[in-house]
Amino acid sequence: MEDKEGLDPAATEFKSDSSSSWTLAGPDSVSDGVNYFFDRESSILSEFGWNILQPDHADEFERLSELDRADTRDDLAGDFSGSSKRCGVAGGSCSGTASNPGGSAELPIPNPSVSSSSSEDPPEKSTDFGGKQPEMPSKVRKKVQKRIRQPRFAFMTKSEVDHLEDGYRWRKYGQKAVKNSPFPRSYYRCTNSKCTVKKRVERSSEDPTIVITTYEGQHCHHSVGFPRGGLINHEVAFARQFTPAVSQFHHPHGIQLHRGIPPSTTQSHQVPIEVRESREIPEPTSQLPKDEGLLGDIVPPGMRNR
DNA sequence: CGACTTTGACCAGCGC
DNA sequence: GCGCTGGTCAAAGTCG
Repeated sequence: MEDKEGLDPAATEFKSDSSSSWTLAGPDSVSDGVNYFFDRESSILSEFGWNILQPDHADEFERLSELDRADTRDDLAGDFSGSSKRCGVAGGSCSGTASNPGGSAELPIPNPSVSSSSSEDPPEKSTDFGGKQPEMPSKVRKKVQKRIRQPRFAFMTKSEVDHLEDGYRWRKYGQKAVKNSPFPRSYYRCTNSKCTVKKRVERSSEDPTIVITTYEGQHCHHSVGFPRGGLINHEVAFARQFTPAVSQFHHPHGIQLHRGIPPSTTQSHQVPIEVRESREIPEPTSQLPKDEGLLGDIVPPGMRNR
């Protein structure tokens, strides 16, 4: 059932979120492909509560990020408040145990109660949402659970398959029709009982060939293995980013997603857009992860993936 | 038989 | 207060 087989992650886009504060850069300095996304997907991403910023505007992005840190804390609660009711629970487990999930912990959160930063949340309740809490009635659980947003990362992938292989195993737990979109949104949870990472997969209503995958939370375990064929695709790389060890990775200029992927694959192709979550932006520059190999090479905007 | 998907129902947050 | 919407639950069905 999964499209895993046919998956060709060669084309993924990436964005991260936790602040729900995304910025879209202007189209003038990007390639057509990028423009395409910025023009068409911004609305969709906005629904996620994200704004996209082009890599070319990294500097600007950084500035915005700073602003976000200072001004949009409250947005964290606002943007997704209507849609992530139980996310907080999800965050509890892995992130709670993770030393510094998403790297967001480094940022002072004036109002932790509404912050999406899992690290700020007490690991209390339902640390294991994936496994639920059998004892506690769902209603009670819902009351107890405060929505605590996890850092989120999204990929925009031009692909014919919906569910991209990322090295982890996922269990689908829901599907919903999305307003203003003919395509349903699917909800997946990591099958690891101790891991509460979730992801949503949906197609762009504007361009059905584009799949938007949103990760929420961080894996507290290693991937189960590489996708069939032994490819290490970009999504794997990004997924790994969710592990505590590399969760703070951010690159100011984007990410090359092709490493290890046969460039000739046609099923999907990467669209050179990087989307990041402002709150997770660490110190500008010079913080390239040593793990970068996992994440791929940094390539100039417009040159990526072509 | 276990793991996974499907799908309708339920619930909470948000906007009007 | 009410309706809409997104997110999740959980039973039933499917698959290997």
